[in-house]
Amino acid sequence: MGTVTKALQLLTLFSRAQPLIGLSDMARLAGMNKASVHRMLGELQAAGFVEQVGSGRQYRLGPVYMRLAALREHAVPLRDVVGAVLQQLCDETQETAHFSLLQGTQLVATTHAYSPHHGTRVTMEDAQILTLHGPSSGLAVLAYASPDFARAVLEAPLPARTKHTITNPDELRAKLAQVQKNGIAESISGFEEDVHSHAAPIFDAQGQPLGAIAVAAPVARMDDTLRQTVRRATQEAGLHLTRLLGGFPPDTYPTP
Amino acid sequence: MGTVTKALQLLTLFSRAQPLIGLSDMARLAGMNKASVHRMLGELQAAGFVEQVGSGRQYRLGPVYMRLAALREHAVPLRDVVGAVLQQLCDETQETAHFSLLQGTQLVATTHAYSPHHGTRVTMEDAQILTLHGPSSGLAVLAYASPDFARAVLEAPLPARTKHTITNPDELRAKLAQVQKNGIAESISGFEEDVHSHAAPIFDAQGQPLGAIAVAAPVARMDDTLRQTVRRATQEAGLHLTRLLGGFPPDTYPTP
DNA sequence: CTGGTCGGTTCATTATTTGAACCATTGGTT
DNA sequence: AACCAATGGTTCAAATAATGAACCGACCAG
Repeated sequence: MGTVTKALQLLTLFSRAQPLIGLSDMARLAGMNKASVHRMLGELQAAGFVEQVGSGRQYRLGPVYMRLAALREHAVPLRDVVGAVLQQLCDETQETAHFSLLQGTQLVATTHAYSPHHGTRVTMEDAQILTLHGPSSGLAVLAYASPDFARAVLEAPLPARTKHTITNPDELRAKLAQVQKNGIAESISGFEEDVHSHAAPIFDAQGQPLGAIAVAAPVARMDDTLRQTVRRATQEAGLHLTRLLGGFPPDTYPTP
Repeated sequence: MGTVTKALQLLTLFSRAQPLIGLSDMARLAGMNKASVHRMLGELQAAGFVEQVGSGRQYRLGPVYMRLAALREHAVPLRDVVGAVLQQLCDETQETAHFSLLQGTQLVATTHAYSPHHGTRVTMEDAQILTLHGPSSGLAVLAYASPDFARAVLEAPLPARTKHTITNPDELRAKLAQVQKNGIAESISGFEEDVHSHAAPIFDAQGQPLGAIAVAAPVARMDDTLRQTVRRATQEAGLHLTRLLGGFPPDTYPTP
């Protein structure tokens, strides 16, 4: 392993739970010699990738990330990142994948990817509006939204888009508990007739859901094999996208 | 120079104007051997700090910065604190307020607030780079930086951004003495044509300047009344922000 | 005062980095 | 088509930087 890789590895040791790390701790965590870690931290510090806090002499992430993150965002706008993840998810499952953003108490489906593999597929309108209680994307967001927000949504009228839409608040709460347990939401014809969809929430830098990534298939095509593939791939894609956007799942989110 | 430093130096070559850089270009820009640059980019890429774009095989900044910037922000929530102070300063003066951080021998404008009061206003790019000798923010920082640092900056070439930029070191020293006397820096078209700005330094826990807070107005709108308001409000905001960030002004800093 | 931390330093040994020269491709010019 | 000058990428002996056990002084708890 090259020296540069080892030095960069040190940066990945920082986390929300551990934003400050001391020299000895870091050497232990990285499985490296203290002297090496010290020299590397010195170089990282000189470049602004890490800085030392006054008391305790511990290290934390430095100021360069503001600038580099802004440049990254300029070079690769969100849309592209989301698009790439959707494309891969779509290739993997060979069904329609889409991403939606929370806006108020609705979701807006901003991006989608179609698979050319089947003649029939679920299609999406541009900027399609999704409710929070019908489609799997909505359930995924609702399950991880703040309790206040979720209560407000459940107390408002819950229109039935199809005859399978769950409109009973208690029934919905049970469904959400199930989502929280699995980390993934499932909806069979809850929003569109004949659509069977799975969705994973996407989290922001505060651990709050900002939207969802979903795979939607025709009900007729959903069997056990496809269901397993979709569930795994969707959850993985959700975690991946969350990380790419600089967010992180809350502690309550189950690990796949 | 250590290998890690050299590798990190590569990352600073990316900019808004040059978000994609090829291998040979980068070797030239960094003044390093192509083979070395290639190996380093390989390591940076494996760690996600850099990635290769499909066609042309050029490199650009990778996806890790979103995450690291979010962690940095969590550890040091500058943005929130700064944003609130800027908003107030902006409301008070009804002109564009911005905050910039010292990084090396440059300032990076990280945050800004616009006033909706006037149809014309000074606008800022995200992560805009400011020199230390042109804009008022730079003068404010330079006036309170360590003598060694200030000398190094004044001895380096001083590019003129406008025909009003002060590039004579002696003239600059006189200007800095004036800043030290008033505790606030003023620049008329020194960095951008038609921009009249005032800035106050922000100090860290060691009493060293870490950045500046500034108000920028169109030259045409600056009259005596506005000037008085801006000077008072900017200096107050600077002291306030310094305190909020846990720093303190040095003994030489004049009390308003 | 003792023993266990901590951050930081030293220096002979060791392993990695370095760079000139080398491919294989590509794209423009004659 | 031949040529040239780029490009990204690779090779390997020589040069250089990284390594890590042992060490320091400071701090803290018992």
